[in-house]
Amino acid sequence: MTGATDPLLSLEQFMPYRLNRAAETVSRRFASIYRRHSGLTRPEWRALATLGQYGSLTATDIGRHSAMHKTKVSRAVQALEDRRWLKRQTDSEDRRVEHLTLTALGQKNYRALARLALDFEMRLRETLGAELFDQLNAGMEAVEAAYDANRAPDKQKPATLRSPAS
Amino acid sequence: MTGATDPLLSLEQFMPYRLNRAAETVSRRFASIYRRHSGLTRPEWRALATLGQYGSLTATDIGRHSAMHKTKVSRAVQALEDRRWLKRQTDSEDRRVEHLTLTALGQKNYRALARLALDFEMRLRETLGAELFDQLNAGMEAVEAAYDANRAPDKQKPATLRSPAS
DNA sequence: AATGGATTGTTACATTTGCAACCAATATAC
DNA sequence: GTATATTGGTTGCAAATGTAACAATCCATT
Repeated sequence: MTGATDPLLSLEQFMPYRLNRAAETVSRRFASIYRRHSGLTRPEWRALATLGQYGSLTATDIGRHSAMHKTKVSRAVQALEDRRWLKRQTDSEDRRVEHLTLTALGQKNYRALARLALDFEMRLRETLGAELFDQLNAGMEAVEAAYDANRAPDKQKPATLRSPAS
Repeated sequence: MTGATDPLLSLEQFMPYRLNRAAETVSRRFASIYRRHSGLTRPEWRALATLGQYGSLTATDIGRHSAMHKTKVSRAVQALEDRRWLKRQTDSEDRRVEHLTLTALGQKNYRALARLALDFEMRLRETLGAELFDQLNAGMEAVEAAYDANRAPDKQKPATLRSPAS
């Protein structure tokens, strides 16, 4: 009994698999840095970083921008609010939407964490070497571009995109 | 109140973030293919693919190889066994270890799914263009090489590597 | 203004996941 | 040989996540 047929597929070479592994590794490692420093979870860090970058956004904006589901965003925002790192401000014209902004405290922490992030990235770039780092970036740019075609710029109409069953 | 300080960090350019987004997108898309076709979950697919490639492995092997937590592996293996896609065979020398192999049925399904995978990859390569695709691959290769210390999340001896306090 | 349809954000529930405790078997120390 | 540590694998429980339902608000058509 050989047990093994021809290994039709080499998992190590398979793009989705590699992407996942690389992403997990890098992301986990970075997460452990800011978690130690601030205790933030990943969704919370993302929300913070998005807000820090854009100044004022609604929860939906954050979700769309960072590709997080709205419940995740909702909870992350809640957590950041509990820390007094952000404040909500109901829109005066449309009382459904809340504009989110970092408080002074939030900004202070954002700056510290952003520094950690840049630091991390710099070290990563050094480790990989500029050339490979840039190739990686170019590749991912392409992936995003390729699949972004199907993500409508402002609205997602799943109708045609999603699998019909389930 | 302006609300926005200088956006110290551009999330879209930030490597961990991009990696995650790219991986999620690609992986989700591929998952929807084999899920529709077979109903496998992601851990199950990974276990199957690993076994299909290597013929006979223990649960620990699968875990180490695919960077999955051992409970995840355990459950995935259980599920595949329930489908009669794999069988366990207790080692005669060490009765703790179980050697896992695909049944004929499992192999048949593996082949079908491997074809889907190769198909997917081929289309991806076409979409990105060979050059970018290869650059992406080279980049990820480098990431893996750089962080290889992080291989088996289960086996890690944290002492020197991990953060000292929680 | 009134009904129906979107849209924003939250909450309830089910599923998935990871950590820790656990059993069984082996290896090591005494 | 007996005690202790280690290892392969499973299970219980708690935390994280996604789906679906929801309340509140706005918009469109009538």
